[in-house]
Amino acid sequence: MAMNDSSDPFHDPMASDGAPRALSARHLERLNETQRRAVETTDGPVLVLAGAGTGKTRVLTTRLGHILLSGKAHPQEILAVTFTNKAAREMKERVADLVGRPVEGWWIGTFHALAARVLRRHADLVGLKSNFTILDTDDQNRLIKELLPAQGIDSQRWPPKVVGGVLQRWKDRALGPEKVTGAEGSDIAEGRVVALYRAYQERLKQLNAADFGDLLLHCVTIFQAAPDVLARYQERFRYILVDEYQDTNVAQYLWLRLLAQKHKNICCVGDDDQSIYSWRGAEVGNILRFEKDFPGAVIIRLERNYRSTPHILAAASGLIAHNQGRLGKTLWTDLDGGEKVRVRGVWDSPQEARAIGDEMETLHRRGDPLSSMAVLVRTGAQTRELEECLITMGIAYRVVGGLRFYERQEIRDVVAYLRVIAQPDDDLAFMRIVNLPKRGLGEASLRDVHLYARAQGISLYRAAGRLVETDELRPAARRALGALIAHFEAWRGRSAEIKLAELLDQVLNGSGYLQMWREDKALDAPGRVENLKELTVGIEPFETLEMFLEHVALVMENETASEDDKVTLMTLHGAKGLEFDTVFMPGWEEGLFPHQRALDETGTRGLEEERRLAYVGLTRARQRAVILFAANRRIFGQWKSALPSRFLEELPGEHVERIVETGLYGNAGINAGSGGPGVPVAFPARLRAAPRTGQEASRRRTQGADDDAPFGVGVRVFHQKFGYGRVRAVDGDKLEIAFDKAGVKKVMTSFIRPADAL
DNA sequence: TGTTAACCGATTTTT
DNA sequence: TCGGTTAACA
Repeated sequence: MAMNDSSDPFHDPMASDGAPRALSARHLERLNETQRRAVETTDGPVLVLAGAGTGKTRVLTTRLGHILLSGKAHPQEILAVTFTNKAAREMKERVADLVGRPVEGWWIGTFHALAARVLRRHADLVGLKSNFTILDTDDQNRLIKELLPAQGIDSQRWPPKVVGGVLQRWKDRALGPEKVTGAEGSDIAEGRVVALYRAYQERLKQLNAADFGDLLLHCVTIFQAAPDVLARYQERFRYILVDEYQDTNVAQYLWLRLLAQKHKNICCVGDDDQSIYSWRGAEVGNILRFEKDFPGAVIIRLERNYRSTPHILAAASGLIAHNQGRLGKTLWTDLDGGEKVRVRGVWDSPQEARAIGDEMETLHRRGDPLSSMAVLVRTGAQTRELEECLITMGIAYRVVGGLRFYERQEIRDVVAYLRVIAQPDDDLAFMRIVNLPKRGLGEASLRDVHLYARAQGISLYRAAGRLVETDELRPAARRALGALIAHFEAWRGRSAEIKLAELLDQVLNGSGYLQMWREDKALDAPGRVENLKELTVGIEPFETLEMFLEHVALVMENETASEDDKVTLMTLHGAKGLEFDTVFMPGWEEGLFPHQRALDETGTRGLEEERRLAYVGLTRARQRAVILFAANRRIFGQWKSALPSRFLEELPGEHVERIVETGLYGNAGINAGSGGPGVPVAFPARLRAAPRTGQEASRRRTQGADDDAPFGVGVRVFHQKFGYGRVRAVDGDKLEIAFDKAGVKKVMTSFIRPADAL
């Protein structure tokens, strides 16, 4: 994953490889006719419209293998680009498998990783050194926060996050500060953002740093300003493959188009119906315009679906047909049978969670593994109620998404130490840890360092190094800062000789950082110590500090889920590219899905993107899709009533089974479906929920006699999610616990540990 | 300089 | 309702 070719960019290690051999017939036989055409149409521009579940990845990897093994190009002449590290890894593995040799050093990777690789080689052309630091969003916002006052921008009205977002969007569109027109920035912070953008880019240069957007933007700038450099890359990449083309932003599009200009053998795979990231700069227009951009392009539609039952496909197709301006394609399958898509209306959100839990339990008892089921929600907040329900029911689950490993505070802190070792001029990293753990370096001493650095035009680290030689600082501060600098010098001196894990160990212990967390009595401190230990394991495989830092910067992903049998809870966005036997989709209500903000902010465009999101959700299901909506839901602590989602009406009735709880609001707003016991009742203009009492806990499965209750009343216990608490009552394998923070809950014993066992 | 109290805002997320 | 962030305080 880290960049691992230090060789000359145009040296071709595979050139002396043996004679090309044809891709084995076996691989081609496994493709259907259309797929095979997508693989074998190697020359000229090709757009593969790959519907959900139509074997897109297989086509991509087989195509790459085919180009290679038919002798059309050497590995170093093929560029294969993905969006996520996960997709890149998958492609590398499958290609390696196909061609029977490792693919290290090949140009297969994410846009950002590959762009970084190019940029490191020509960094000087945009005023950077090749060892520049890659900043993430958090660094970016800290930097902007520092710069706001100088531009006279009120950080209350224009929070760094918001301003950072604006800058990022500009970069997505390949607009440097010089290209942003006055009109564009005029409505933000009284038109002062453009000046801030300029200052920000200037500061990045000083820091020898690039943010994510810069990786692409700088490349495009280089390609446009240095035709000779561009020409070499154009010459080199005879074949270009792009995954998830509908998600590309303008900068990525330009990057690709420039590179493809010479040979024009570019194959983009994507699905306009699965474009769900416009809010982060993706331009569906890129895929819609492909034929115009690349005259003579061949368009191949992969429509045969190998994933879902006919009812699911028909429901999804019927829904997405309500969108305008599609390239158009119709999924089909030759499987038969299967269940209709089920739509179920319930009174309130706890009942919705309960209905999901009940069905999971039924399926599980019938033999379906929990890992074959997923709940896909529109917003992250929806998982809370589900989690509470699943915990009381004793159904193991995992929430995908949320804070990632490298985003954790303690990991970022330690990485900051490593960054200062690798690049002493990294002021952001230096500031982060200069007084962490507390070394008595307060505002006053640091201001002195800042002033000195600015006066001398040097970095904070160097300024600190010089200042400790003088007596300008308070003796205590001087001593502390001197000790820190001495540590860094020692670590840096050793960093090339010792193993990375050992270096990390020395940093953790020598800095006092690990000790700080060990002594911390906070509830989560032990977990942080644990994470730091994990980091020492994670760092091991890397050869150099630089390679590790590149990995940290570009591979922000969560570790892959464990093998445990658990149901998956995630957002619809997070589910793209995945599949499950059974998919539950709660919260199909107006305002939540489609989300009100999407409607308010981007109107019809927003609505269509929400509809695509629904389409993505439905097409994740192999066997069974269950959609739910609740008449009442607690939003920000307040009970609110809602109408069923308009998407429900758009699902073709003959493929859907509707079950609406009696006495709800009848079938107002939704078609009377087949077989549902719903009774039409006038829908009250305003439904105030009277939250129901006590019914949820009453129905119990009777368990075999398990009398080894280690948790008596009054025992102090710990729960993974709810924290510490005290047992109030015992009921078989369920405990009623008064949690210190989370209140009184009923929880299965299996989720509980004695408090002192930690 | 560190801790608490009030305050605000609250889709979606990768790199 | 909750959590993150800032302002006020000891």
